[in-house]
Order: sequence, then C-alpha cells, then structure tokens
Amino acid sequence: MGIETEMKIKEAAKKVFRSKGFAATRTRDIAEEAQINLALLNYYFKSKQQLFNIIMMEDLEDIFQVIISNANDKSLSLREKLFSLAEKYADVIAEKPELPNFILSEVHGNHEFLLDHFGIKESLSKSDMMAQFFGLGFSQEEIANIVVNLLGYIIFPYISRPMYTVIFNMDEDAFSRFINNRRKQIPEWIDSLLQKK
Amino acid sequence: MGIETEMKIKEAAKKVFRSKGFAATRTRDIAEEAQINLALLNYYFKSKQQLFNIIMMEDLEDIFQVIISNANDKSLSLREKLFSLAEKYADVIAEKPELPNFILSEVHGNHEFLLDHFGIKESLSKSDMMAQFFGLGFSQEEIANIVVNLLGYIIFPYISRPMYTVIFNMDEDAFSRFINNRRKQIPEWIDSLLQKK
DNA sequence: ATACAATTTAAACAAATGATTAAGTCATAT
DNA sequence: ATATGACTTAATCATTTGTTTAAATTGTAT
Repeated sequence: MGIETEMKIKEAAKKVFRSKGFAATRTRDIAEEAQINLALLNYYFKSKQQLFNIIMMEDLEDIFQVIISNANDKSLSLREKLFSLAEKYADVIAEKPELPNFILSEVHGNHEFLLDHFGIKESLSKSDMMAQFFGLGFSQEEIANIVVNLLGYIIFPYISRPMYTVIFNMDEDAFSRFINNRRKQIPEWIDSLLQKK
Repeated sequence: MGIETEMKIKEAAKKVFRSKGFAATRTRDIAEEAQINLALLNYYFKSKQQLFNIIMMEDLEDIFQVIISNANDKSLSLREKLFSLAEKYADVIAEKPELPNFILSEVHGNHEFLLDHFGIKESLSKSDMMAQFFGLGFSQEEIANIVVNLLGYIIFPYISRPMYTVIFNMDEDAFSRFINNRRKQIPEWIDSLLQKK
C-alpha cells in the first residue's frame, strides 16, 4: 500500500538524515534503511532535497511548538512557564537525542528554513510570557539571556556530549544518569537567573 | 615556493571546511578558495580526508589547550581559574566563531578524533583544578555540571545563533553587542554555580 | 649553461551518486 | 474477466567528485 511505503521512507530518511546530515546522506542509504527500491524515493518525494525539507520542517515544528504553546499558557506564572518549558523540552529531546545536533548543524548557514515558516517571531513577541517578562521589568536583552541559558542547560549537554564523555569518561548509562540528575538541578538554575528582579 | 602554497591550501581548507563541513565540501571548493590547481591539493596533502584530519587536529588542539593550561595554573584559585577559563575561551571563539559548530558537528559520531590524541583526560583528571574542586567537596557529577554550564554559557549562543537571531530579530551588530554584554554576566553565573559550597 | 629535483598545470579516469525510464505487478472498479 | 490506474522494480543515465597521470615549468646546485 502506497501510504505505508511513503511512511517507511520518511521514517528511514529521518533516521539517516539525523545521524549523518544532508550532505553525507546518500539516497541509497535511505532506500536500504527503508528496505525499498531506490526509485521509490523519487516516486514519492520528488528529490533528496524535497524529502529533506519535509523532515526538517516537521522537526522544526516539533521544536517550536513546545515553546509557543508554553509561552501562551495563561494559567502559568512566568516562573512556572519556564519550569514547564524546561521539562517539556527535556522530554522532547530525551526522546529524540539527535535532534539538537541535526537541526543546529543543518540550519547553520541555511537561515531560509527559519524564515517565518512558523511565524515564530510574531507568536513569541506577542506571547503571554513576553508580557510577563516585561511586566517584571526585564529588558529584551535580559530575556534573551535567560532563554538562551535555559535552552542551553537542556540542549548543550547533548551537543557537546562527545567532548565531555571523553573528558569525564562517561558511558551510555553514565550519560543517562547525568542527564536525569541535571534535570532536577535546572529549576534552581532558572531561579538564579530570575533572582535579580 | 612550496611551503607558501601548502599554507594557502590549508588556510583555504580551514575556511571552507569550517563553513560547510567535511561532506558538503568539495576539493574543488578548496582549490578555488586557495586559487590553486586542484591537483596541488593531492600533491601536498594526500587526500581530502588527510587535509581535513590535519585541520581538525589543529582546531581541537586550540580548543583543548586553553582548558588544560588554565586548569594547571597553580597561581589561581578555583574561582579565578573558572573566570579566567571563561575569558580565554570567549576570546578564542570570538576570533573564530565557526569553530564550535564545526567541531561539534564533525565530532558527532566520529569519536576517533578525540581518542586521547591529546591525553586530555589524564591531563585534566590530574590537574590542579580538579584537586581544588575535590578539595571543596564537589562530586565528579557536580564538577561535570559546572564545566558543561560554563562552556555552554560561552559556546551555546554561537551554536544556536540562527535560531534566536530569528526569534529575537538580531542582526550582526546586535549579536556582537549581545555576546559582549553576556561576557560581563558570566562571572555572576559561575558564582551561582559555586555558591552551594 | 646544464642537469636534476621540486613544483605546477591541464587533462583524464574511475567511482559514486541523484535521478529517470520503461517495463512490469498489483489492486480495484466496472 | 478485464481495463485502468496506482505502485514497484531493474536497469541505465548524466553529472559530480576525489584522485591520478603525464607533461610542462621553475628553482637550484654544480
């Protein structure tokens, strides 16, 4: 059945693209991973580039959706929003650990992917979270610092994993424990960032 | 003169590899950037891969050298060491802003590059800094968290730059100002991390 | 000046790779 | 049962790309 094949290809492409990146991925890699004939890739998706674009868009959507929906949850205080954002983000990434490296590597120099396909800028600048930030007297720059640090707490360990797993001699399990223990610390660090006001 | 040509190629390769990564870089790109005949690349450096390895090793050396030399400067307290590390690191990266993305992307899945070519693990575990950490009662895991956060404060903004320059609408100048202002904040954040003890 | 080695060039090669083609196969509606 | 269209396959194409080759040029020691 066609739709199943299409999904098989997309799932395989996700796996291969995320692990090797666009340039290093050969369409034959994807075909083999999906156990389909090479020509099917071009039958269902016009080209390697188109297939890649679809996957990148979906991954970006996953990432941005967490931020936007959280930033507009009016039932939460600013502090609660940030805590919740950290937890949801950590969940998403724990589930797909290759996502940060993949997105950040591929987007580097390809800003087109970000150009308001999601209206992220508007959604966010008009969000409840921003209003709360400004209401508490934070400047645009202070907000940027807090957001960058918050996301860094969660994402950076994954990105830099090879470096410090060598430095600190961590195996797979040790890394998991490290990440899980870190999650408990993040709220403290967020509070430190908010403390000034 | 041979040595000049060799340097021209290496500099061009650095530029192109850092901006596009190994897989997306064509040897012809490098030749054009260096304004040399394509065959010279293979004459001076056996292959694309060898040229890449040399550059990667040099870049890693630059990165690790800062950490190791700082960690063994016995004239500094732990707090001073971390402050100094942050400053030196920020300097290195401000000078070569593509370095973080390049190294982290390429090392991802290629752990071989890190495998004790530098003895980084030993140098660091026996360093004065580690002794100071342990002397103050920090656990291995607490140390890892501090180091990861410290490096993240400096590196993560560069890596995630495309994401939040879109979100926060930053141009080139705004980004520079942001980075420079951040540098002044980092000592405070480091103190927060150390505060527990 | 001459010979010899180092350097540089233009051209070509071989393999890899994204994409297409044309001939099948299968499911489904009539 | 058959025709139609969706799906699948094997084979092939055209281009890109890393590398090599052989000839030409340049520099240098004698």
